[in-house]
Amino acid sequence: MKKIFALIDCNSFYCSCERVFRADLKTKPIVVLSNNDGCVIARTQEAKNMGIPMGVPFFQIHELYKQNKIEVFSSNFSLYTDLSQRIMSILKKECPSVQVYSIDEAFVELTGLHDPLSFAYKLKKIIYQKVGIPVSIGIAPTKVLAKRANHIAKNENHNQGVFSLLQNEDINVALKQTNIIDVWGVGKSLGQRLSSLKINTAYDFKTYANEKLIQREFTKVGLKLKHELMGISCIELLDPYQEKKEISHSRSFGQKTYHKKDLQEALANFISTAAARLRTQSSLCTEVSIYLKTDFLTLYEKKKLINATHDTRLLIQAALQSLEKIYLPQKRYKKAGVRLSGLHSSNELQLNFFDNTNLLKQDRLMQTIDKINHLKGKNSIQFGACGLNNKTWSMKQNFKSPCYTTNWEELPYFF
DNA sequence: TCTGGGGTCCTAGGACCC
DNA sequence: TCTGGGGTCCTAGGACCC
Repeated sequence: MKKIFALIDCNSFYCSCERVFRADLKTKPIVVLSNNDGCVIARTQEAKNMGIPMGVPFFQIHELYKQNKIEVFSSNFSLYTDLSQRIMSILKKECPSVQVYSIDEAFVELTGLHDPLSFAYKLKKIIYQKVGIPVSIGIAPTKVLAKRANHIAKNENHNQGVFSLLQNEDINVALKQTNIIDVWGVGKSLGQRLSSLKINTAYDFKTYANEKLIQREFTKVGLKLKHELMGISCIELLDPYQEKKEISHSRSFGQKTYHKKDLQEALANFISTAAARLRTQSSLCTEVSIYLKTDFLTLYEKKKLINATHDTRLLIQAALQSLEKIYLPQKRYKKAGVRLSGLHSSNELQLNFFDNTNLLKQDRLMQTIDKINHLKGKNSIQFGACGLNNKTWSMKQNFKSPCYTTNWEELPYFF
């Protein structure tokens, strides 16, 4: 049976989240800034129409903000994550198989469904009614084509946010109008190399490109893309519950710093966050990497652990030992990060550790910490190495909206 | 003065072994 | 003047995504 995929994608997701609790902003141009209020990472249609590009540094549009022509928000990920989860649970309830692809996108499989188009309209309506976020839906026989259909749904008003590319003629028309660089999976480098072979549209790639040549020049990645464009599905729905293979956490600092103590604190904080994520997927890790960045150089160190662990204390210890190795005084650091890799399931490895009586104790301590932080809010309890408040390195967030849905102190109330 | 963060997948090439 | 071949495993780094 021919497969049918749908891609559900939230429109200007972060901006739409800000609008849910601010009816006064319904038609106002909004932008949301990256961590540290560095650059624009989301824009409403109104802001796009004003010519504000994606990724532009905030200082370049500061004038518009001062003149009150745009509304500006720092990113508020607790809010976005919570609204995202509400949308995803609707999808899981309504559709047989769902792959959450990112915070604002999910693929669902609708193979065998009699009328996928009306189903999609219904889905869109439910999501808007229950969560207040507008979505666009693209329907097609492969994921790459569904991505394309979604783009058309979003950008051509008369489609009312839903578009299907199931008939061959429709697919060909759409692909002829699609620049090769706009195909999902074709980035800058691949795009340039394809253009140099006179493959300029998605249709060229689908129709004319010689398979042997594609395999040789662009490996199986390229070949898969071509097949997907031809309507042959070869990128399956992934298991949404699959465990992460590595976990990283990093931040640019609000203020650059020379001090080792700041770096120690930052790394301890990053490890705490990453380790908590490690434990939510019941994994242990065997490698801890850290890196530090100045304007001109990146310092990197990876440390292997003798025993796999999820104990924040051991991981902090490893990170701080690595810091001692690579820290250079007199340098001005702007960013640091950690990565936990070599992950294993904790069930898988614990058998090897029967002789380690400390393991149970560690486990209970970590569980208790996670529980307290879950109940009382993030960082309610943390290790001394993480330092106290007023961290000079912590990030700038000058325009943050309240955590309307995840913090009792910040619930919205209406007069 | 000010330009993010968190992932995955794939490949080339080195190390090592027989 | 000549210096094997085949295999596996691991890792760094590129490319891409949102």
